[in-house]
Amino acid sequence: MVRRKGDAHGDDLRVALLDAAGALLHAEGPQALTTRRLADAVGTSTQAIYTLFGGKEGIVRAMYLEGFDRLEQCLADVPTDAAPPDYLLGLGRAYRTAALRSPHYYDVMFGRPVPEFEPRADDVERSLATQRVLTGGIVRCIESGMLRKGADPAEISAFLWAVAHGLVSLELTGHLDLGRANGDSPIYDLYLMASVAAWLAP
Amino acid sequence: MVRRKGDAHGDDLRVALLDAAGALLHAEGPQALTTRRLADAVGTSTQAIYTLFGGKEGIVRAMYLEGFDRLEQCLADVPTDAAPPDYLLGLGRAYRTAALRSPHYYDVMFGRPVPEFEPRADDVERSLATQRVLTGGIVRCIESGMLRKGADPAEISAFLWAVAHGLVSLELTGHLDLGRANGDSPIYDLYLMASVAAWLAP
DNA sequence: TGTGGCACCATGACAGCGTTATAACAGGCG
DNA sequence: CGCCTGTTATAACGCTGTCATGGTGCCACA
Repeated sequence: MVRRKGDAHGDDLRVALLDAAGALLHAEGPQALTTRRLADAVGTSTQAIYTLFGGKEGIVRAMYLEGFDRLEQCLADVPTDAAPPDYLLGLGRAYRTAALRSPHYYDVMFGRPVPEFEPRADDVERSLATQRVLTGGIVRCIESGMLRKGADPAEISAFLWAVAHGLVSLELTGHLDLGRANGDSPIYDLYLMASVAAWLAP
Repeated sequence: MVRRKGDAHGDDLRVALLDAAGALLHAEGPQALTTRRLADAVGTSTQAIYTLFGGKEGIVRAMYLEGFDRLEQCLADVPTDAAPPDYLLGLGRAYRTAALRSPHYYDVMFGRPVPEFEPRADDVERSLATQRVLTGGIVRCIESGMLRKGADPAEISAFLWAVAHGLVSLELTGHLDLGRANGDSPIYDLYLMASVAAWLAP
């Protein structure tokens, strides 16, 4: 096809490809995310994927980074004026909600659904920024007296993240049933609170 | 090639293919696990994969099931004559050790490294049998008085599994550093014990 | 001991994949 | 207007999983 004046170029095409990739991943799973289908979806050729992203790997990397952007936004949207225990619960619920809402993005972030893409050190670095939101919440809980003074916020934060990740990950792969898949789950809440029991102020 | 008298058939070939698949996965990762390379590795043709396993998916399914066999064996090998806290710690450590020792098997069980294979309900059922070993350990801890009488063993067991899985999963994907990757990790042990704090007997 | 039938595997082909060399095109600049 | 640069369409390459075909060894049965 001949390139016409009104065709999408540069950033427009880049965004269109990313959107189409997300839609394809969400609608039909990783199997459907092929360079040809992606190019057809936005009316271009596979070559555009190479000039704009350097290959299929580049598109998935962009989705990986965007996934953390979205997750971080979800965590940041939790109202900070709640009492510390509720705020902590809110963060944990937001994590699960974000994962269940777009499981394929979660898969790209923590699974390896597209073998071509493997996160590099600088990609993983992006995830640490997201964790800092959680660490901030822990700091608040310590300052408010809910958690023990002298506890290490990073240590608790890493653990809480692993707990939420473990629960959600097993739930998504069908290895664990937390009940009420699309809403709040009492047992999930219970687990979240149990995971900080060891650091509760006496 | 003409089939000769000494060639591997049936079960022999089946085992050889499974071994080669494990070796290939371990040595070069999921990318290297192709039907042609697998067939070449054991000196047969790709057709054998279809008569014996029904396709590439079938081989990965067999590895999924064997992965749980191995994990269950590792958990069962933990000496049961230790004091309950140490026994629980032993189970958690065994889980991590098994995962770090053969991360690609772990990947097949809880990740989706080979898009062709997606565990079905009866595959997931196999994982529940493994969890029962852990539940048995929790029961012992309750009976011994370490954990609160009246606590639900299944509830604690599911949580403990999710904790171990979350920690190990994040560690394997590079999102979490637990230190001393190939040996015991003090922070991992701390997390394990913290995760049952809410159920400790008063 | 022969022999027919059958389960199994080697061969080769097919469609589809990611990737890339080539060439044509649009837009910016002199 | 005419060249130059960057981008894209086209077509091909080697690879993948899969399967139709056909030949082969093994087992049951006479």
